[in-house]
Formats: sequence, C-alpha cells, structure tokens
Amino acid sequence: MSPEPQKGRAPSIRDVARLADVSHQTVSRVLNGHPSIRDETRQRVLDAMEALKYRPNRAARALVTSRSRTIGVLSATTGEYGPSSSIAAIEDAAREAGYFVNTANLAASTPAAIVDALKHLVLQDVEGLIVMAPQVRVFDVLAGMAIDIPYVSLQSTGQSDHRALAVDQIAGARAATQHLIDLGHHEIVHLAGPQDWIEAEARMRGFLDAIIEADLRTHPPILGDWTADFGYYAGRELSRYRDFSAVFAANDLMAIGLMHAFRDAGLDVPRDVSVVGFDDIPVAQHVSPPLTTVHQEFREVGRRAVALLLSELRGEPVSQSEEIVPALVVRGSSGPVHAALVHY
Amino acid sequence: MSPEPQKGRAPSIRDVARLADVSHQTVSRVLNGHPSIRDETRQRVLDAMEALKYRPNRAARALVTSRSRTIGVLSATTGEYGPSSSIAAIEDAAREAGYFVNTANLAASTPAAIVDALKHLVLQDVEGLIVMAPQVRVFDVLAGMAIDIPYVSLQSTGQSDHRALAVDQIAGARAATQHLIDLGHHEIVHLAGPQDWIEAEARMRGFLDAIIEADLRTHPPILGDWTADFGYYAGRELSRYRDFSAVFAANDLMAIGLMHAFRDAGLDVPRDVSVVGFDDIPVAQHVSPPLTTVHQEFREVGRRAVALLLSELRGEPVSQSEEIVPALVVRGSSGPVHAALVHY
DNA sequence: TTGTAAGCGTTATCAC
DNA sequence: GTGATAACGCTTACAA
Repeated sequence: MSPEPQKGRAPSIRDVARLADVSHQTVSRVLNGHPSIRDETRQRVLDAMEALKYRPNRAARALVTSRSRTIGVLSATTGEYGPSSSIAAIEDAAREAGYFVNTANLAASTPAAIVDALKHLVLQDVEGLIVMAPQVRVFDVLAGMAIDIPYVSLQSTGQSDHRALAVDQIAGARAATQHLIDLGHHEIVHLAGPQDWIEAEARMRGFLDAIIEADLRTHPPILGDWTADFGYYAGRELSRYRDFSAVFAANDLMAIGLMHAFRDAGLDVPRDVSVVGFDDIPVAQHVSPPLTTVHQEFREVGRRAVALLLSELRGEPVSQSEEIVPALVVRGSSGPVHAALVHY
Repeated sequence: MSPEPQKGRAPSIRDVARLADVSHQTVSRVLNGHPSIRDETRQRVLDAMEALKYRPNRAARALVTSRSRTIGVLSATTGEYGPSSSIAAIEDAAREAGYFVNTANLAASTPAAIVDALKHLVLQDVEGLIVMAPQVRVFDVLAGMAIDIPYVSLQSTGQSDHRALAVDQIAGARAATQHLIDLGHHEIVHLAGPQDWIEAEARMRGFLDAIIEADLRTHPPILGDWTADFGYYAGRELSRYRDFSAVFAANDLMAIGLMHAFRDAGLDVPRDVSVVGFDDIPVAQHVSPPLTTVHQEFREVGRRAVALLLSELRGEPVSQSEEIVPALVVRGSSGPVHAALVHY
C-alpha cells in the first residue's frame, strides 16, 4: 500500500558515495567539513545525502574516534526548581554545542548510590562530568574510583584541582545576612543546608562572615535538608525558644516551611520574626508575606558549567570567566517596614 | 612518578581473550551470558576481565547491533516539580533496566523548537521516546517528520495509536470540582493549563463533567500557562468581576499565584473564595492557607512510562496496567469549615 | 563447547 | 582534490 522509502538498512556513507559518484572517503570529508574539496563535488555529495535522507551513524563515528560527544550530569534532586532549571539549561547548551547529555540522579547520597550513578555514566562513555550533587561526598568517591574524567562543579572557594564555576554563594549569603543586620536584628539564626553540599557550606560561611564582622552573637546553625517540610519542623522547634528575631534560611523551600511553622505558632512574619531565603524560586513572591531572598541565575549556572567543561575537553586554557554574584531581592517579608523589631 | 596502569589504549575483548587463553569470541559469549560455556572457561575469562579492568565498548556494540540502549525524553519544563520528578524517576527506572536516558528540553513550544529537539534525539539514535511536553503539538510534528520511533505519552482518553500511560486526570479533576460543589459552591471558575497539553485538556474535561452533572452554570475557563505569575495575573482579573465563589486551578503553582492575588484584593481564602489546585507540590501544604489539591504520583508516572516503553521495545503485548487515579487531598483552604460561603 | 571469518559505518593514513 | 586500504571493538554467522 505504501511506497518503499527504505530498503531495510539505513543509508550509509557508501550509499551516498555511490549516488554521488565519489568514494566514500570523499563523503566523509564533506561530513567533516574538510577544506580541500571542490565545491561542485561537495554539492553533489550534499544532494545525494539529501536524496537518501542520509543520517550519520553515531556509533560508528564514536567507535573510530573514541569520542562519545556526551557529557554526564550527576544530580541529586527531587524536583527542586534550582537544580532542575540548571539541568535543563545544561541540556540546551550542550545540544547547541553538538553534545548529548546523560543525567544520573542520585537515589540517596550514600557512597554506594554515588558509585552506582558514576558507573552508569562511565558505562555511557561520558567525556566529562558536571556535578550538581553533594560535592563533598562525590569528590571522595571519584577519588576512590580512580576515574579519570574531567569534571566541573559549583564552587565558591578557589581551592580545587578541577574546574569550578565561580558563583559567589558566600557573597550572596553575606548580603542576605547583612540585610537582616541592617534592619536592626542582633539575634539571627541560620537554617543551613546539608553540609556535604558546597552551596550549603558556602552559605553558612557567608552568614558567619557577616555575623562575625558585625560582632553579633553566633547562634548554632540548624542543619537541614533543603526541604520545606524540614523548614516547618525547624520552625516548630525554633518557636519554642524564641531567642532570636530573624532567620536566614539556606534556601527558599526551607524558608517557606519555616514561615508556615511561625504562623502556626502565632508568630507574625515579619512583625515578630524576619525571614530571608535563598534561590528566589518562582513561588517565593507569591507566598504570604512575599519572601525576601537571594536571586540565583540557575540557567546561567548551567550554561557556564557546560562552557567550562567543553573548554576543558578541548584543552583550552582556563578562561577566567567573571564571577556570578547572586543578588539580594527584597520583597517585603523583612523589608524596611519593620523597623520596630520584637526581640525575645 | 605514578605507576603505568594503562598502556594508552583501553583493553579490548581481544586483550581479555589473550590473557584468558581463549578466542575473543568466547569472551564475547561470556559478556552476553551465552549458555554453552564451560564454567571453568567462563571463570578464566571473568578473571582476565577483572585483571585488565575491562569495560565493554558501547560504540562498538551499538555499531554492530544497531541498538543504542538509549531512550529519549522530550520535556518542556522550566524547573517545575512535577515534570522534573517524573524525569528523575524515568532516569532511575531506565538505569535499572540497563538503559540510558537522553533528555531534550523544549525551549519554546513552537513547531520549530519541537523539530529541533526531536532531531537531536533522533541523532542520538534513541530507541524510544517519552513525551512530557505539549503532546498535541508534538504529535503533529512527529507525524510530519515521518519519524518511526515508538513513543509513550501521558494520556487520559483511550483513543491513540501509540502507547499511553493511564493516569486518570479526568477523575482527579472531577473529584476536585466535586469537592467544591459539595462545599456548596455554585459558581466555579476553572483556571486551565495550556490546551495543547493533554493534562490540561483532561483536567478541564473533568471539571466540565462535574459542573454539567451538577447542572451548574458554566463559566468560561481561563487559559493559563502553568506559572504562578499567570495565576496571580488571572487572580487580579478575576477579583474585579466577582461572579464566582470558587476556583479550580489546573495546577498548584497557578493556584498559589491566584491566592496571592486574592489576598492583595482583600479577599480572604477560603472565607470569601475557595481555591483548589492540582499536583500536590511540596510547598502546597506550607502556603497560607494550606492548599487543597489533587495529589499526583509523579515518580510512579515516570516509572510506568519507562516500563511501558520498554515493553513496547521488546515487542511484548500491551500489559493492561491499572490506571493511576490522582487522589484529592483536602488540607483546609476549602475545607468543610467554610459552610458559610459568600456568593457574589 | 569453542574457534574462524566477516562485517557493522565511520575516520585516519597514505597514496595518486 | 580525491581514492584505496586499514583500522576501531564488537556480534552474528558458520565451522570444527
């Protein structure tokens, strides 16, 4: 009933060669943009490709070049906005550069799970790795596995052997904390992220820097897990001992859970307690009160990660890209309205 | 300084063969679990592999088998919880089944962008496709490109040539709407998702079914874009004409934006207006008031999508998997507390 | 149970 | 400029 467009096997470079009346090698040259080819010949080849709907065979190419043109992403997300956005941007950027992306998501942050995920990526022959996961642990495992693949990760301190993205999380956290200090707060608590994440560590560091610089009392930080549920839990505990007037949460989700708990405890945010978050996720401005937070350019982070990794793969010198500094976004939950603070 | 663990080239099947003193073919047999091999021989081969740290070459295998062991995911997300969670689950499930996942994210939902993304996946030689994107448009484009790859998509109606996941979005939406009706609402508005998404279409359908069944007035639905910002915008418009007492939003983000707008307009949720969402994203229970919503098992959806696609790839008969019915979660924003409704 | 031969579709290397 | 020839590492025949 239907015409026979294909004869079983997909057209190869030799089929194109036959039709264009050249050697298969010439077809290969056209494919790879080799300079010394007569225009007329090239055109004939291109026409033949078009006619045959020729598509190069990735496996064959990978076999002979031993390059997979694939980069791996090691992620550890349960659907959070930040990582998801960065990963999407990584895919876009990679695609644009002619690369494929393979993501392995960590089921747990145990060494075993990390080994599993890395093995999977290695099996896939990834040429490089972008780590969006508990970096501290991942680095350990990487070292232990003796895997020799170039990788890129988020980093805030300059000390590392591999290439790292320069997102100044410390500066962002410092700004957030300073904002609270400027509002007149003296007793500020930090609800931190898991400390095996570089971001979490850096945000705590920025927090402490600001606190110490202002010569304020250092409250023991609470170590959270990035989730809103944990934020709620922490908020419940916190509202028992009210020896603080403000909280800097390491991310917005925890901040939102926190505010919920404060509400439940009869505390008014921001009248009684000020809360600042980090990330500026899309709902941040729609909760009540709108959350003051630190804006991150997640897509830009993804783009830069790819650029960095590709330059590494190409053996280019480290291009000193400017640092991304997350920007404080004041939206009201801890805005200047609240000069009259209630200290406990 | 360091020992020389590898001599440039990665060990191949032949290196293993030489060390185990068998033919390379025997090694291949061990690799593929061929039955007729003497145990002693197999062990020798395995030992040799171990000693050489042999890893099979994916490209070579793919070249000769013309199977990439890769499935493609066409997504269209900007970091939303639902799709991101499903995609993560897809990766987990695929990995467990020995498959790799390649995701192409739609920059826009224009035909050109869809063609781009699909071409990328085809280039990658994906064996099958999971569509988590504006399916209506994607199907059109797929048909137009004459691509012959098995694909799976979310689907609520039974009418389709390809395999579809049975997630009964209609039932979920109907339950949500019925909940509002049970509370005594007569004037209910639907804030819908983009109609080229099957989910959006199905949720509107479920809404309308419930409305019609209860013989209520049908308000013209508002067509949104899934974002909280749009929800806010819609809420602002809606609060001008207050000819309704409840809104069923097609997803939680829009519902949250909506509530924000109502708050700004001086309307109290749920005293003045009831709002129900869809998805049950992690922040849903932490906003004020907690959002009544319809819970979805995003990870389960991802897992089933993979199972379905793989069974298709293996040519297995369609296993009639049970339908997933999203469950209504009542959390308070429109709970029975609000018997006294204010109608406009 | 094992080995030998051929070929998958491409690029690299050397001729002409 | 272009063409032959030899890999790349594996699996699918077929033979022993």
